[in-house]
Amino acid sequence: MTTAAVTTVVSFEALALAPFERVKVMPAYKAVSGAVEQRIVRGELKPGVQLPTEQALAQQFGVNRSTVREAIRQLEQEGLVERRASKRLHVTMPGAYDAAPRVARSLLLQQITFEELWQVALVLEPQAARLAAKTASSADQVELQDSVTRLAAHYKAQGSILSHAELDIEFHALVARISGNRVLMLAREPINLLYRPSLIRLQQALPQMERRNLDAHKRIVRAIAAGDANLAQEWTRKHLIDFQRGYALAGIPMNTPMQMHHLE
Amino acid sequence: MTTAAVTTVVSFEALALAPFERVKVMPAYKAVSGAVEQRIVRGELKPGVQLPTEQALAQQFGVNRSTVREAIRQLEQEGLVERRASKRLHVTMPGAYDAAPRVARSLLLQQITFEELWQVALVLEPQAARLAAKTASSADQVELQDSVTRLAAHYKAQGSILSHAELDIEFHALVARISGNRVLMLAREPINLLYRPSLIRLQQALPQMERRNLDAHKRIVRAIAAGDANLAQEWTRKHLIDFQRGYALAGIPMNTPMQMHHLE
DNA sequence: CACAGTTGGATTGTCCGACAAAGTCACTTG
DNA sequence: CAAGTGACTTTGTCGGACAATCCAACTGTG
Repeated sequence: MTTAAVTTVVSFEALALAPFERVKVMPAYKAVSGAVEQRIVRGELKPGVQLPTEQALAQQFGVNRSTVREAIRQLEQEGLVERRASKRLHVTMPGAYDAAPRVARSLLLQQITFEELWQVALVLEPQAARLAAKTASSADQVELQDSVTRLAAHYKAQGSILSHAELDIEFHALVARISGNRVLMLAREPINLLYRPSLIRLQQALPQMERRNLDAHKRIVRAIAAGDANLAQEWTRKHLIDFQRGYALAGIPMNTPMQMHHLE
Repeated sequence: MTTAAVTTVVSFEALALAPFERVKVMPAYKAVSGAVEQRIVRGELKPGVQLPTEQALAQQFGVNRSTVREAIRQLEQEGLVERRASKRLHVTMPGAYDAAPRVARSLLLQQITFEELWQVALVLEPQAARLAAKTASSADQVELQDSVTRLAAHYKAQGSILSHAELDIEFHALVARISGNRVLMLAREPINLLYRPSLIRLQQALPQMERRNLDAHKRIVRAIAAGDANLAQEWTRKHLIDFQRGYALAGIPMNTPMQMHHLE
């Protein structure tokens, strides 16, 4: 007996090769949230359907309700489930945009500069315009025309509630939506969120920019209406480069970290 | 007394104008997570520092430990805090990339097509190359050269472990990193995650593509090394268009929804 | 019979107390 | 001084409890 035991021990130590990796033990709450997540992601739980009650989930998973609640908090935060009016849990398709604020915050925490933001917008927005020119329906064209009209109205009567910057941003978001490319929409959303404060600041420093912006928007809309992808792309690009020039004119440096108060 | 009360009631009903909106009462767990989030976002809690224990937090906020735990789950999911080895909570700067998987999943749930993905990559990757050409240090150039060398080695000896696709993706990620533009890196990350399966599939269908890819990478590296931004951009663009052509050649449709198993 | 009001059960948000497992830290011992 | 030990702390999980709210069925009334 003893001999056998010793033998085992010795051979084990002699091996010394298989350095067992730390067995990964997941906390129960993570196991639960993971399990539900799986079911949602692979489509077994379709958006809109109600989840069982906390009690029921606790029973099914064989854990305590507190544990289930912690799991639910995670899923909630991920946008996979939400509490509707009824308080009951419903499965939801994580809205395309609800990751954007977190991405934007992450970017701010990393002290990104406006220049970095602009360099990405410089290629995304023209591509959006290009695609929009190919796919815009007549209803889309009306919407675009409306947007430009609102901007023109604002230009004439300075008293509007929405700032010029808001309308500008709205316009570009509209173009992106019309492009129909959801990857593009999602990619530009955090930029959308962060652009505004800089735009407002610039507009205040350079009021004369409004006229140029209005012109650019008009041309872009015309190009899209004509289905001229190249032209729409090119005008949007010029529009953005103009923006950079404005920054230089106003003497605002593009390569200093953006401030945190840009959020909220 | 009674009269006064009645008067009040009457005038209140007469008003009928101020339809008090439903008072928004936040659940305690959300209030707690929000409070901690604020402190982190505005820099009062710097990355790396330990948070108080759950007990202490519960006392400070005047809520139960269970409530604190639910709040912690949210913060954890958001990447604002994490449990280090010690099990204690530490503040972390939400890693640039840990939002990417969620974005990628959201895109898949929306049944995006590969075409949409490609249309965005078509402008982001060339821009990354352009910026990289302007900023690449000599160390960066060595890394790029290494990457190409590995790809060439794989081309000669088919037996490598990493697939051609992996190396391709790694290369583009490297270019993006060298560009130094964090917005760009973040914007392309979800695309990065989703690209791989398609790339592998295409590579299996068209083995002859490896040679063309290798050539393209070589040219891109050369352009970056020469600091020729336009050239680097243009070759990257061609590289991507070539990819599209490959898709057509292989007879794989670009505009059908991507499959869910692309994740994990 | 239709319909508004009531009532009782179900469900969530929160609290309290408890305990095992695992980590921490100071103290002891060779 | 290093290794080992043991008490203390902290987390993960459990069980139970209760007020507030929601839901659904029931009931009385016209």
